Parts: sequence; C-alpha cells; structure tokens
Amino acid sequence: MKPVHAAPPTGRATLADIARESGMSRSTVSRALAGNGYVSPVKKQLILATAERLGYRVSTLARALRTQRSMTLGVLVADITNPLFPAIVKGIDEVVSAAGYTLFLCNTDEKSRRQQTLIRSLLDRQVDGLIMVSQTLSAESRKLLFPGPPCVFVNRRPARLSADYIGPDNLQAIALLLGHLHGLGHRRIAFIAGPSHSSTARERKDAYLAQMSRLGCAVPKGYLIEGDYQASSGRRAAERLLNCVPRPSAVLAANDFVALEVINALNAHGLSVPGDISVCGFDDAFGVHFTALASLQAKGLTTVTQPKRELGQAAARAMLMRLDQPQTAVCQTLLPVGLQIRDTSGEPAEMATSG
Amino acid sequence: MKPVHAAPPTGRATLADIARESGMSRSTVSRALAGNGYVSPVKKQLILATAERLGYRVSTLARALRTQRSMTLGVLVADITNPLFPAIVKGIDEVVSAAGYTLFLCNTDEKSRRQQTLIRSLLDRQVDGLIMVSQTLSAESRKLLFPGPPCVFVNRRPARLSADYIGPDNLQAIALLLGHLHGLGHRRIAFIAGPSHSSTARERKDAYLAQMSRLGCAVPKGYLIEGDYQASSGRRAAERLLNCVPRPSAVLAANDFVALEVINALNAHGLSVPGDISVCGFDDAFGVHFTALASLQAKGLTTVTQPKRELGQAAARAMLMRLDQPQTAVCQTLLPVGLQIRDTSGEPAEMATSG
DNA sequence: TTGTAGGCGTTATCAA
DNA sequence: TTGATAACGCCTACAA
Repeated sequence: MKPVHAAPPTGRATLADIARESGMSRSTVSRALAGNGYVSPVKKQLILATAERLGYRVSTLARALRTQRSMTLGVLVADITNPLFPAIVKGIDEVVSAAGYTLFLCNTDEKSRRQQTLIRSLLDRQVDGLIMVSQTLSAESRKLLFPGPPCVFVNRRPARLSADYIGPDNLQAIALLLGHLHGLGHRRIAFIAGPSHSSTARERKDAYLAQMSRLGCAVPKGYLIEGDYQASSGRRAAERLLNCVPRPSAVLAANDFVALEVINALNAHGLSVPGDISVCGFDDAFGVHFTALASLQAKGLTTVTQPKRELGQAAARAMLMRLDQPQTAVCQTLLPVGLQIRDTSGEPAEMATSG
Repeated sequence: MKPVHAAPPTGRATLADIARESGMSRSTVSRALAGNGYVSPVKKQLILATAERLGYRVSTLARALRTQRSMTLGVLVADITNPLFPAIVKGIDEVVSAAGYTLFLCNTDEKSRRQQTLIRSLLDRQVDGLIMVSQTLSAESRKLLFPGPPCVFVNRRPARLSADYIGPDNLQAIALLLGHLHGLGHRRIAFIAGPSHSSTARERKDAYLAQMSRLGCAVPKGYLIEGDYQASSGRRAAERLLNCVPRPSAVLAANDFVALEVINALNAHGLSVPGDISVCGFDDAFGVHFTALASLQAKGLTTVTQPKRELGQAAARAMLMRLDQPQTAVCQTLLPVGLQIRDTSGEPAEMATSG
C-alpha cells in the first residue's frame, strides 16, 4: 500500500495527516494554518484543533523550498570572542528575530578563504540576506555576492561598491580623540593605524592626517605606523615610536588590544603612562569590565566607545527594509561614537613639570 | 510552453538545467555532483564542467527536504555578550563546521518563554541537533525536546534526565578554591551560590558544604546565600554577610560579576580586599583582559578558569558522535578546571596582624 | 552504468 | 469558499 519510493519518514504529522483526520483537503488546511486565503471559521477551528491534537509543526524547509524564502539570514564576523562582535550580533538578533528570522552565525577568522567558503555555504542554504560584520571582501567573495541576496555591511565597507552600510563615525571619533589630547597640550601625537585593507582603518588614518593638519600639528616621519589590530603590532609600533625624533607625547592606537600592549611596551622601557606618554585606544572593548574593575583600582584606558548594539540594530533594520523593498536607494548610516576619558591620557610631561 | 503553476523561479541553475545542457538525466547529474552512485569518468567530467559553466550551486534546502537531514545545528545560549559563551560557541563552531554543519545561534536571555519559542522555531527548521549552553530546561521545553533530535547539554544539565552532557568539574573547582583559602588560614568562608534552578549552581553549593565539612570548618547561619549570577546579587549578599557573627574572612562568589560587585560593596563599607576579606570569583570571565590590564596595574581577581573552548569542542564532538550513532550510551564528561590565583585572596586579617 | 519515476511537505493557481 | 493539481530542487529504489 505504502509507496515503495519512500524517503526516511519524518515521524511528524504533516498537512496531509491533518487533512485526512479532519476530512478536508491539504489546500484548505494549509490556508487555515498559514492564515492566508479564505477558510470558513468553523472549519478553521476544526483544523486548528486537529493540528494541535496531532502535535503538528510546520516544515520550514518545505515552505522555504516552495516560497523561495528561507527566513534565515547569514552573519559573518571575524572573531566572536572579540567583545566588539557579540554586542553587535546581539543588536542584530534582537531586531531580526522579532521579525521571524533566524541567524546563521559564522566565524571568518579574517581569512579570505574561509570567508569565501562560508558565503558559498550560506548561499547554498538560500539565506534571504547576509550581514557582514567587519569583513574585508575578497574579489572572489564579491563575485559570489553580486548578484545575490541583499547584503548589509557593518563597520567595514567594500571599496568601490555602493551597498547598504552601517558604521561608526570615524571622523568624529578621531576629532574627539585629537581634540581631547590637543586640549591637554599635546602636539606630537602618533597614530598606529589598522591594516590598510580595512576601510575603517583607512578612514581613521585619513581623518588623523586631516585633523592633525587642521590643528596645525606636524606629523613627523615615523609617527604614522600601520599595524594589524593585533596586540603584537602594538609592541612593534611602540619600539619604533621610541626611536622617533622628536618622541611623541601621545599615541593613538588602532584598538584597545593594541593600546594595552603599547602601554606594556612603554612600561618595559621605563616610561609611565600617562606621565611620560599618553595612550588612547579604540572600541572600548573592555567597557563593562573597566567599570566593574573600578573596585580593583584598575586604571582605565581612555578610548572611543562604539555604539555596538545600535550598529547591530541599525544593520538589521536596514536588512529588513531592503528585503521588503529591494529597489530603494542604498542607505549609508554613520552612528555617533563617544569619548571615554579615563586614566591613560594626561598632560604632556613638559607641561606637567613646567606647570 | 512553460507550466502555468510555477513558483517564483530561483534564477539559479538546477540539476535539470545541467541535465538538459549535457544531455543526461537528472539522476546521473545528481550522482556525479553528490559523488555517490556510479557514473562513468568521462560523463562525470562533462557534468562537472557544465555545472561549473552554469554556476550551479546545490540547494541545501531541497536536499534537506528530500534526505531529512538539514546539516544544521541549533545552539541556545543565555546571553552572547557574557564572555563565557562566545568562547564556548567558538569551540563548537570549530568542530561542527569542519563536519559541514552550520549553526543557528539563539539568545534565550534566561527567559523560559523565549527558550520555548526558540526551540520550537529550531525544530520547525528541522535542525539535526540542539546544543543547550547553560540552559535550565522548562517543563514545556522538555516536552518539545523529547522525543526529538539529539540534544547535548553544556554547563547546566537537566534534572532527572539522562542526556549527553559536558560540564566543568564543579567539585574540583570548589575543592581548589577552598583548598587555596584554607591553606592561607581561612576558616570562616562564606558562599554566594547561583540560582537553585541551575544544576551547576546546585552542584557547587553541595560541593561547598561537603568540602567545608571535610575541612572541619563550620558553616554558620547566613554564610550560604542564594544569588542569581547577576552583579546586583553580589551587593545584596555582601550587605548580609557583613551582619553575620562571626563575620566571614573570605567569600566565594557565584561568578566574576558577582565577585566584583561584592568587592565594590565591601570597599563602600570601608573594608579592603584582600586585607580585611578575601574574595574569589568563578569563570575567569575577564581572563585575557586581566592579563592585558596588567599594564594598568589592575589587581586581578582570584577565580576559577573554565576550559571554555574545550567545553564547546567536547560538546560538538559528542553531538557528531550521537548523530552518527544515535544508540550509543549517553556521555557525561567533566572537564578539569584551573585555579587562577591573583590579588583578591590573601591571609586572613587576624593572621596578618598577629603574624 | 544510466534512466525512469516518484515523493520529501509545502504553497499557489485555477476551476468548481 | 473549497479541492485537485502542479510545482519548488533534490535524491534514490528499481528497472533497463
């Protein structure tokens, strides 16, 4: 009786089961359960009751195959253990899960091979959209993505490509930092940039040069160093900065990890922070922790706070909007950042002694 | 010519397209691409080339519907912004993504309603398995899960239920902490437990009572307090402990957040740590950060380190094993923890002054 | 070794 | 308002 060509059975009740039990057709049952199309109230009641009784659960898979909408989104992050990213992912999740989407979360580890593989896998899974958090898009990845489902970029944006983008206001961030240091009396301010493949890093570097010039501060040879966001690059940069003539009185680091390692290196050379040199970070990666750690008399790092959760929420909203109306103009949003002044920035040594 | 009842077309090439282009049947194409079943080398070449030319990508959705295996896993965590969880998720991801699985990651926020909703949604998506990280299973969730796809529990385990479980060795953890404090001379040691619905919290509480008794230390009324893992419970607990007679000389907190807040409260009452009272945490939530922060002369919190990544990896391996062989005996693994002695634990005040 | 012929569970079209 | 029917894209038992 049973067909011979059967796939392994699910064990779950299906529309057909409900149809049989309630004596109606699958179409009617489908309409009743999905809530679209006409179905008489009395039959609807019966169908819902039967579904309940049989413990019916829809197969999102089958629905997705039929409707060509999976109600899933892919999220790529560089490294979920970097405190910056969970906060962003949480913001995304809050917004899209309320809209019925579920997230595939993937780690790229900053590897372009892995990025490619993951994008391919997500496309094979027919995600309705992709959110790329701090991803530098490789040429291959780009080919995979365009044409393709909607894609929203957070933090980093792809070069020469008009796409939805949500990021921090890097110009403001640098202006805040330099304004703070300049106000304290610093004129010799060095900058450890992020890797040049990162659009965020490039924007900050350009902003640094522009603002320094606006403030009338020279940028001597050696003051601008390219690092890679890793703590280790902080150590190398610090060594080089100590050999600069004149020696900088303040250093902006690409992020907080780098900043802490710079401080370590300076201490190792017998220099105190901020007594001899001020150091500022970026991201406020340890935000909550610094506050919590106040109890341990920790010094706090002066740094820029990113609106992490809001970045995620905005990206999610941009995605939902794009899914709803694919043809609207791309949105590019910059969110304001904050300056968190703590204990690693102070007056330059010459002023402190002379004043 | 085209059938009237067409669903919105994918736009992507399908097996049928390749079959037509290469002049073979869909089955042969399927066998060639999926790599199972026989197909002559020469035809296989042709098929692969055609697939390449047409930019063919498999539809994981269709495959999943047909094979009843989605190659996806669901992961539930309480709060992805708690540093403990990303590390565990990363461990899981490393292992399962190598095996071809993709993760749905969901935040429950410790809300049982949300836990239920998410489990339902993941089951609707036909995940092949579920990994529950630090989840207290509500009665409704339990009904949803059993019978159901394999489920592996990390950190917390469901009561009265034999299921795959990976967790830290809580008995060892408490023994390490109490051994450390006892060795320093402490006898009056209080314990701020986690919420009793958490199996981990219960295990630690029981271990505390057992070890204290083994060490011959009394546990006066008021020394054992139930908190909720939130920092705020640390403050409340500290207030109550200060009223205990005799006052404890050391406090074990449910986790690092609680521990820091206890220290804050003690400081607010003019007591120093560890001078007047020693305080220990749990989880090493700030692990990397404390190390990095060494440069800022932060005091470090004495705490228990969890093998976070390893917990994730072990859970993932347990899941893969279970998927491969559903009938084998459940595995329950305890991973060893470490004791990280830093600056918040020291000799009790009476010894320091008398010695 | 290859092709035929369903069917996985759903939705959508059309006719009744 | 309802039901028959055909897809969505893939896999697979069986026949050839």
